[in-house]
Amino acid sequence: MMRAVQRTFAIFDCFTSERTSLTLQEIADQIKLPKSTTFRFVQSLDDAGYLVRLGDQAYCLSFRFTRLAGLVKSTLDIRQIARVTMTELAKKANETVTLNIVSDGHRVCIEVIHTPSPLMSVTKPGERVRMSDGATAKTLMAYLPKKEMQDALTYASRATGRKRTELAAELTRIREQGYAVTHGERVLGLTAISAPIVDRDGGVRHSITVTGPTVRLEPREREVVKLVTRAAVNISRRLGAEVRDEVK
Amino acid sequence: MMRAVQRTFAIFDCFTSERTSLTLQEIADQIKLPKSTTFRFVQSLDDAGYLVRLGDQAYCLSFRFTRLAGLVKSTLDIRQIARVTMTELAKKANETVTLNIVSDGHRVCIEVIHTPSPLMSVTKPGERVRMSDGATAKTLMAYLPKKEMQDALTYASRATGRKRTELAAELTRIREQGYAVTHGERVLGLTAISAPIVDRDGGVRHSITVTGPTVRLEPREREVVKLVTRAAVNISRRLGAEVRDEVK
DNA sequence: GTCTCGGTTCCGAACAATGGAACTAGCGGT
DNA sequence: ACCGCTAGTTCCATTGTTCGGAACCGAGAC
Repeated sequence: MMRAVQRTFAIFDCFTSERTSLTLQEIADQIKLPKSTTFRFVQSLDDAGYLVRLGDQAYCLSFRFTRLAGLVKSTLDIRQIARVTMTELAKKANETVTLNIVSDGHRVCIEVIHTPSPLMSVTKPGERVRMSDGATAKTLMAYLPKKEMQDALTYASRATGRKRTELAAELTRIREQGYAVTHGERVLGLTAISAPIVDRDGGVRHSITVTGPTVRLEPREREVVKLVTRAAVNISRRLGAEVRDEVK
Repeated sequence: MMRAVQRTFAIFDCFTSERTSLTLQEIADQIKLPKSTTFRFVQSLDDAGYLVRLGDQAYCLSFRFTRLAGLVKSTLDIRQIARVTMTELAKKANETVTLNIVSDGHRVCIEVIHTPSPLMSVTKPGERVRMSDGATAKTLMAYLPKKEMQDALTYASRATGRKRTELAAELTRIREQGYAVTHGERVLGLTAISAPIVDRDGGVRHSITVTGPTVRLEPREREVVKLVTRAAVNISRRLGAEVRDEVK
């Protein structure tokens, strides 16, 4: 990624719902660049009319963004947005990738990218699976609203015969680490690595999952987790979610 | 203005209400850069999640813009947006700068920047002036909706005793050239140079004007016209108007 | 008066960005 | 099956854009 472009966007990202106007100094501190460098960028953004100077004391985003927002294809749905990222992920992971949603108390797959192989996980879009086990289901469950999560826990506990508290703890752990991994939990010999996709409103309604034979995936677990979480962040960003980078 | 930033925004500007998705080639053609260079930019914008790839065939703007649009201070009004640009213009032109609006059949000034001088044009915000003569009034008139323009013409014709057709021709000329200049039309010895500010919806409801003694402004007319029109474009952009650059 | 805190300008060095050319992949015509 | 076309992607040596430390302003507070 080009440095100048990256920096430009880093500046955009300084603005949040809490801080809709910032001084040069604040921006410089936030993006951790010298004032002179930041100044040149901010000046350029200002010249281009993407920023507005208020008095002499602050910059804020201009209505140019409102205009651009109006040009976003309103027909864009998550499947279109996710498809290319999923394809790339499938290639890198060399395994099947699915995009999932919770619908009517079930986990349903709305998109699949298969990576041909003599031994691979096979699914087809539309497939409904019970919400009790598997990394995908658990990821979706982990971010459910309070009440619905209780229902899901009750159901999962009954279906699997495991303690509610134990399941709940597992979900907490998933939220903390930002992904879920299961080995042979739903299908013998199958490993699934799943990460949540954040929506514009901050809610989670989708998850992206890599599924493949445990024999192949277990040794690469750490690597594939990185790929999946990164893909999830990519898609989330495109959906308009506010996702902070951990490291620069 | 930094080149990379400028190019980034040139890419954003390729998207219009008619063309909400574009191929790499189309973008390259539009911004007149080699494909390889364009590719690197588009790739960066894509990585950053500001663009979405549809299939393999097109890019479009992502919902990140929707999010950023939500962070635009909704309280931003044109006076705040225009103030800094006006101050700069006042400095460069070394004359009084006003921001004007049409209200209730009159031209009213909603903001002034004075540049102190022993001889200068003096106005105060809120001042209401009849809509018959002067560059500011004519600029505002020139972009009035059909019906209102007819009323304004009738009024101006009566007030000045000039032919309607003649006045109408003058307004047409103003629209063609994008600015208006008058020498001593409303006030003896006063020259005014005015340009329209375009709103997000493409309508014109404001004009920005430089006013000063004819003796000082007449010799600099060409130069000041440039300054005023440029300032008008700047403000229009910040308001979210779609303004095309004539030359790169 | 000076100190501080914002923004702005300067300038030589460094390396990010450049773009022409070559390569790949997919498609349609013959 | 082959060829040509189009659109996207990678490569690499060269260069000029960008970098950032330091110095400078200008306004307000003390």
